[in-house]
Amino acid sequence: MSRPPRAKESVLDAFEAALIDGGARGATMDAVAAAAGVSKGGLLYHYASKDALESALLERMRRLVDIDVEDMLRSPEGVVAAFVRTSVQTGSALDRAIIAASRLAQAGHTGASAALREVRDVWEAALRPHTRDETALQLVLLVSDGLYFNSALATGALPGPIPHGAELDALIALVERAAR
Amino acid sequence: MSRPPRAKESVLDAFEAALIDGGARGATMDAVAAAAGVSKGGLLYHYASKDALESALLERMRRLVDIDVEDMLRSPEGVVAAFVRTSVQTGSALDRAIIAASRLAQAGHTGASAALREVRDVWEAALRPHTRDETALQLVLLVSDGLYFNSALATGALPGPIPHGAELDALIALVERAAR
DNA sequence: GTCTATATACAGATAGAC
DNA sequence: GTCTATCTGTATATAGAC
Repeated sequence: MSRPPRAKESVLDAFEAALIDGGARGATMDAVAAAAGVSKGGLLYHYASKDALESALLERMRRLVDIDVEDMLRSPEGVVAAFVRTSVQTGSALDRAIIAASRLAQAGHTGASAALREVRDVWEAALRPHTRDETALQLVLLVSDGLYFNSALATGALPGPIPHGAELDALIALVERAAR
Repeated sequence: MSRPPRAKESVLDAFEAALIDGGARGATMDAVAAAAGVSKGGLLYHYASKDALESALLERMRRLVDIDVEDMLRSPEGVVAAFVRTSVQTGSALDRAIIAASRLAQAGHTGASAALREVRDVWEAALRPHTRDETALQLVLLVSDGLYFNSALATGALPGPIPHGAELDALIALVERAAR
């Protein structure tokens, strides 16, 4: 398991991508197989069921969030600023996993809801020492949730109202002022 | 259209409820018909297709948001405080419509994404005169988005980390201090 | 206006060839 | 390890009786 087959990883990538830009409805086994360049039978060799595919995605997300938190804690910009900033970088592997998991959660997948809640708890624990009090902590988390919500709702064409560049810097400064 | 048939409204209510507590996957025509106490044929008399049912839900949401904004502007607590507070009252008709629409949006329904974006634009315009600058405006909107995100992810059993009572009051106070 | 019965399509999953 | 072919269940939608 230390180095999974390339094909298996690319199937998971295709599933994630299908969720992100087509929603749970479009992430069918057929679509995933086609995007990954394998047949439906080939896909089912690597992942015996759709549930197995979903579990693999959630496990990937859990693994990535630990790395993310380590990076966050070492950021020269400060933990809160790094946290808000990464909440808007929707291109990272973690962000993609989170958005895909959100799609599953809202399609009714309770395991995805629970996994997302766990991710939030990990962040909450990491941020707590760097915020003034619980209210400030919740403010920071909610801003991040809001950024993810807008990323999650932006299906394909529609660009969400997500701040960038100077706007993002101003937002981070405001959140930091309020939170510590 | 000024007073739609009771059965038609209850079908729409059932669809909304099915989306909220089962996700888009569980909101099938069969499930909605059963919950509304009509047969599938009866449902299809009122709404000729699933798409018609979805459109009706989005139209209901658009209608309710206008009423919500009027109430918000008249609130003695202040517009910002009223806005954040109503973002957490997930029992209201508007909140239920928004959460149901979020489920559709993340299932891949682009019309729902667009409608939710419109709702956010309406709020943004209403709040702009009551915030210090654009950054503060975005902060308020993102906190609200975050609250909705957590409500939207809380499927059935799992209670989301949504502040209540004194916690909510403290959060509102903090947001107001930061925003104006 | 509401029902039953049915048509059509497609999802997830299995079997077995190569 | 990957393919084709096929089975089974279920979702949307239609037809037509009452």
